Amino acid sequence: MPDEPVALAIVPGKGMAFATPGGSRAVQALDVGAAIGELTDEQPRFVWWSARDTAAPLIRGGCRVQACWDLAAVSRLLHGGSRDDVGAVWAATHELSPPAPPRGELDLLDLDDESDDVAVRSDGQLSRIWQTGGWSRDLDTAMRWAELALQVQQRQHAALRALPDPRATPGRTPLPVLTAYAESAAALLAVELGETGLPVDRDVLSGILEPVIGPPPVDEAHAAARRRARDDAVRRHFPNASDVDLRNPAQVLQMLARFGLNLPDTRSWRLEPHASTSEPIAALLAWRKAERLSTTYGWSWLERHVGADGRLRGSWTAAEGAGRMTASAGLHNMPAELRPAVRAEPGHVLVRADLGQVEPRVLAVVSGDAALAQAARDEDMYAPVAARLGCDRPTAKVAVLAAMYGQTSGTAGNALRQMDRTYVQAMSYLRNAEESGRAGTPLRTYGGRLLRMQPGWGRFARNAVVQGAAAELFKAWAATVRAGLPAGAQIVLCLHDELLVHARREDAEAVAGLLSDALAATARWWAAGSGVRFVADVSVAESWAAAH
DNA sequence: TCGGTCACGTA
DNA sequence: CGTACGTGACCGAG
Repeated sequence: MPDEPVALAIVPGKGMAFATPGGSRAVQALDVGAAIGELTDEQPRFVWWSARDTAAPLIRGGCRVQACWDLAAVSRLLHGGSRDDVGAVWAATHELSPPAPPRGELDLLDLDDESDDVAVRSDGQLSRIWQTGGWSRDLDTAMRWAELALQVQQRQHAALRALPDPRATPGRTPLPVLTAYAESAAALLAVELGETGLPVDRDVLSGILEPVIGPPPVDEAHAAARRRARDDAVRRHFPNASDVDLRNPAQVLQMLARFGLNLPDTRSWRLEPHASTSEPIAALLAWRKAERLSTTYGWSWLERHVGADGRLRGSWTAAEGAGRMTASAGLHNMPAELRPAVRAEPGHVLVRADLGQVEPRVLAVVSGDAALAQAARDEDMYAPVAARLGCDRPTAKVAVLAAMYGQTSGTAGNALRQMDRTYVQAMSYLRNAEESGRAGTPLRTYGGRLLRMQPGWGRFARNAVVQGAAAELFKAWAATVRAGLPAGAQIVLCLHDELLVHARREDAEAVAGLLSDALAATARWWAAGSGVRFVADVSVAESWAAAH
């Protein structure tokens, strides 16, 4: 693995600057992507302030980055919170209070203390002129910028090494450093995913949408008329309902009451039980479904987010909340009924892999619970858990999930008490997390992510230590997959425990093998010494739906 | 124009 | 059983 860090700063149209522990240099180049490719056969680990700023020109230049260190991503890992602008990253590594968030325009007051040539102010904070692009004046200032990045990287590296390595069998490289590698790769992947997009077949998508929401409206009046017609089809089922606004829950509640149905709210799971016996309720539920499709995933959504090249693009973040990746443009909550429209391009296939029972397996690793780890050697870990608890498999599953998510109602009560006796270490790990959350004390995930807490966040904390660690494993897996993909293959979707790869048809088997092998390789270091097995279901198909 | 609430899709 | 997230429509305050 290329571990030698080389900080990189790119000045578009002029060239780029490199800083290494051994010294700095600058290279004049018009096309930075091509120039990077020519620099060296063996790529270093590139250090940059953030992939979002630095990697985009490389990606567009066709350069395939192998390894990186993303100062913004690692700063959030180390220090928590959401600030990852350059000024905040600098302040966090130097134990300074966070500067005012960057605004669009520089305020004259900010510049009191600054000149173009001074990167670090007398108060130790990073120059706001430099933060907002002043560093790119010429290749000399860019070189200084790369040197500052390298300094921050070295401080981050030291801070990560000072964190505990929680593995049963610690390795040569501490787990928090490995997490930093994976989080950096995920930040790069997030930029790449935003550029690449998810392949969608417009005709298939239209074929799914049209029977439910009608053809694309020609103008606003047309759209309004169709909306009214859809609404009337529901309202005529109910007494005195011709003026009811179906989009207003309060009015729907009243409408249902006049109809003789008194409910605390109008959520569909509450209406569902009445659908089989009541035509009006069934109509209302069908309306809801069509309305959701029409407003959130309808023609305007397609227009806004699907490009002329048939790619659905959103913006991706590498770590939100407990540390999961997020995506906009509906990429993470696309209804299952639309998935047949996610299709490989001609000559290509989609290779899908999803992790099985990942959260309970992760709990076994992070808590160091030997008994739960023993269960996690099984392909289906709920079966051995059920055997130990003396209950059936569905009860065991509910008990394990209730433990991880903080149950409130007593349905799993009996099995939970049994869990307390059987999986002492796992249960106390979760209880300790919940205690921290309730007290508002920050926590760290297994991989080292700082989770800041507000007093009262008990259930959030209980879940975050598992969900966050699972996200770390997932990103390490995704990074390994990304690094091993053949030319022409791309990760096109990350969905918490699922990876979707678009690949040439002739590479399908190789990519499927890669997805499995990468998981085994990742688990070997991530879960070292635990004995926990991680399993992935891998399939190859033309469409996302068919790969299930 | 803004934040809060309801509702609902995914994991 | 519960947590997380993003989206869109509505409400009421400003």
